[in-house]
Amino acid sequence: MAADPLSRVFSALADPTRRDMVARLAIGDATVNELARPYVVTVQAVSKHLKVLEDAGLVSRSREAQRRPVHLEADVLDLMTTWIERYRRTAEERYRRLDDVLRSMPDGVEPTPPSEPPSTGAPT
Amino acid sequence: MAADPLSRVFSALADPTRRDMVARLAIGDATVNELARPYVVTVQAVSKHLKVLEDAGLVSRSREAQRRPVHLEADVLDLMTTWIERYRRTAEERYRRLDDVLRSMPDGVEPTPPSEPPSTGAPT
DNA sequence: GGCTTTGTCAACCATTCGGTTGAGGAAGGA
DNA sequence: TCCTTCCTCAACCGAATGGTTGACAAAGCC
Repeated sequence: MAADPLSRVFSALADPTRRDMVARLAIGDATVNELARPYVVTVQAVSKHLKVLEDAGLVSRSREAQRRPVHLEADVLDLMTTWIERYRRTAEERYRRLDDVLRSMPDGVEPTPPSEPPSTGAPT
Repeated sequence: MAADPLSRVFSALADPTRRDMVARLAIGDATVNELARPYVVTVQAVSKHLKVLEDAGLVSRSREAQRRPVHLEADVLDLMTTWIERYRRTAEERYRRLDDVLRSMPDGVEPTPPSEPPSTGAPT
């Protein structure tokens, strides 16, 4: 299993079956059998998927007689959105800055040389 | 490789090395060698990682003499945020609705039975 | 007590994944 | 022309993944 939480969440949601389950659980809690019903796979396979989701912190399971209701822990999704937004914003800022540079340039000057190593004094 | 685009993006970012590369590329374009430098792994391994990112649509590569500058395509990240936000919102609405139900309840009535199959007329 | 339902655990299997080494193509510089 | 640089492709390897079957624990029902 992946060491860091972020990798666990990303790879948990990299499987379409598991994303389906999250979608289903967003509507309400469900038992393993209920979650397994729409799929051709065995209940054991679904149980494994749930373990992956649980290890990622996306899901919690309580105890209720023989049943094990599964509950979605939607907060963990924020981990991902935070990561994503951070780098999307950085990239967007870069575009904006490049745009400014291009606009303020006289004419034939070479624009920001691509492929500069980070050590050379990159865009700050 | 995964069939659907969403799975490709999620699993591309499930690897910490690839997330590092995305973070690096958010600052600016880079060549394969530049991307490989901070890591202990071989250039070939980095090349493989880039192929994964490229297949996910997260990255594009142009040609410039022998060099292949890598460019981040940040738009694809929206695919994920859209998916995530959708189900986080659904889950939040459910909590809000359950909250309303509980608040408007006389007293000893049984609250929304957990583990109801979706066919039974779920919360819409 | 015995049977049924619900779910997990263990073992196995095929495939994928992340890494390696080695070979080689494509382009510029001597 | 030959050499060097940059990068990818192919083959291989060990570990992880997603699936199966089979056994079994735990709780309720007859």
